[in-house]
Amino acid sequence: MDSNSNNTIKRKLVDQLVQGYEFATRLQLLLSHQHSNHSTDQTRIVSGSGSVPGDLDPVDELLAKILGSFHKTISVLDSSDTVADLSVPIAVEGSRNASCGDDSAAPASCNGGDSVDSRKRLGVSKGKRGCYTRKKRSHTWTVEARRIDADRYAWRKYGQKEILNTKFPRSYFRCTHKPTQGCKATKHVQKQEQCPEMFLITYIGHHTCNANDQTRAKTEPFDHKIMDSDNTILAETIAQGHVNVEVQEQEKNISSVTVAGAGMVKEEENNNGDQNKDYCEGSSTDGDLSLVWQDALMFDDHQHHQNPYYHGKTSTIAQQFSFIDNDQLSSLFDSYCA
DNA sequence: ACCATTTGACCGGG
DNA sequence: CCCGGTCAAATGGT
Repeated sequence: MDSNSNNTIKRKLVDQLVQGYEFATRLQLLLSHQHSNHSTDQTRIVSGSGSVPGDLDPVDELLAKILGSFHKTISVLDSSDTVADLSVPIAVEGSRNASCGDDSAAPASCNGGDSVDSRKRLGVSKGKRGCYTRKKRSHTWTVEARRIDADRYAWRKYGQKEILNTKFPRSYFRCTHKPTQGCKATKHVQKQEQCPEMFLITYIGHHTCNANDQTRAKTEPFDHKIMDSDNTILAETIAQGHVNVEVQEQEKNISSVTVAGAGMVKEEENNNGDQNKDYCEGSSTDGDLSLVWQDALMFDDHQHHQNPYYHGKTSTIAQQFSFIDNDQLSSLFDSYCA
């Protein structure tokens, strides 16, 4: 194929799509803002990546569809030299095989299926620890933010590590919905040395869970701009808090720019006791079921002490925006810069 | 009692 | 072998 002309066309298409997507997103935000004036307590869906819970009103639904279309189209364009069919989900390359690490039965090989329920004492069943298949590389991108809950997803911390030559430990989070939906998204967060109030948040993979739809962002009027020079995207959101997040493309990816207005403590709520069971259906029905956020100020210097996490109640809620699914945009920019 | 976090062990890539 | 990433028992909070 003539890769040159191909690229040009692709580029133009992508250009248009990105624009369209952005407009749609803005529209959505505007509308949602209006909405929020009416119904104050409901969180709204933001980027409907296709699946729309039946709870939405027509406008939301329509917007979700529009966004979904852009999303899919972009992803198709993006993911392809070979045009795939539109049913291609959000899943993009990185997460295909290599990422089997989590959702597929990867660990099984280690466990040998002995899912020991009874907790054994340390030392007895050491063998299983750290047993996993390492992901090769899914999409990653890094965000610099003042708040670590700079996104609208619910995360659960699963580890923390001292990193060589760094003052602050790195914390590892995975999507809360991993057990229930097999969502592969993870992130790690590290306090910046030079600027301790800033966190470097690296996202790995994208969310495949849909539970967040209901609880996603509460949209607010905002204004963002994207600059795709140098593989660096700068987004500014003017929400209620001054936020300024810088997203750096790393390894070809990016773009969800998320901002945390004022919130910092998120808490996962187990509305009905077992989040592990099947809450996910609830996401569409249980009104709020909000993913409660749990990230916290754990990175404060005293994290080793007693309650680095604030468990009580979520006092403030992070606000953020995403214009497009990270993977899509990312590779999209990738093709731009290429 | 349940659940999220902590923390040390383990694994695999470089 | 080192180091980053993940697992899972233990711990602590609610």
